[in-house]
Amino acid sequence: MCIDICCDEKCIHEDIIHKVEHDLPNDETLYDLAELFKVFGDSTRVKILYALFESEMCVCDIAELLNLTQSAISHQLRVLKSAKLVKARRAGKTVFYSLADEHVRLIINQGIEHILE
Amino acid sequence: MCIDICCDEKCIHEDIIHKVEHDLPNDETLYDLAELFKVFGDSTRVKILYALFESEMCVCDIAELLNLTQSAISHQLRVLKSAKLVKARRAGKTVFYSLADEHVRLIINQGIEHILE
DNA sequence: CTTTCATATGAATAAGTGTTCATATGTTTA
DNA sequence: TAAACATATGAACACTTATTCATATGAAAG
Repeated sequence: MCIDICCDEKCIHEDIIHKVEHDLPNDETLYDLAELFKVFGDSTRVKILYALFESEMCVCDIAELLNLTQSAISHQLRVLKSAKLVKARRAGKTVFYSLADEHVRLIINQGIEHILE
Repeated sequence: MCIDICCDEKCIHEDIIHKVEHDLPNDETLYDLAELFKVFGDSTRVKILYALFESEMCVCDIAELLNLTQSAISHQLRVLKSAKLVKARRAGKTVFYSLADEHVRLIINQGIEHILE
């Protein structure tokens, strides 16, 4: 019942191979998924998201809070915005950023749960 | 009621600053969290995890399935194992890898949901 | 014990990324 | 209009990372 797809020994069933090939999302989706997680994969960006959990904030507030330059925060907010994790609202000279949706919180909480195991 | 922590204008309330500072996990946790998401932030690793959704697999099966070299897969499995996302089981010459727990599936599914919005 | 096979690993390279600095854009106020 | 301020952006740099190639390790079979 087993097939040999690579090694001498019979490793996994042919129907599993077909099932995986069928269920595997297309390359574009997988690429986008990795790109999304890449955005979460930087502690500065994670800190920014955590800060926005409480309230919307302007760029300089975040910079002050995290002890980083305004430029660094602005660059990272751009990345977060491109990934649709945060959204921006202009009020005069000031730009307020906030979480784009609740997925952000869910994903981060899942991550936290995994770490704390 | 507002304080000025950076700009001319009064941006956010002082109690929010205190709340954020209180709720923000410590630097080590935030670093670990970012490191975890970094692991998900590579399409090869995401593909490997997807394959393991169906069934445990040996290294050469995964390599064949994803059209990548055995070495590349082995290096990436090492990363996944360090992050405790997969576990290994030896059977003779063959090493079978499988998902370490269900968090993996949950995190990836949350990511997919965000993308498909 | 030697060969064979599956996997792991180290070094090298090419590509990607986060921060800083300098500066530009855009908005408000004098 | 000019000055002041918040934010955005481009270039440069140091640092990280994914893959490949060559080779080592570990296990089974002859």
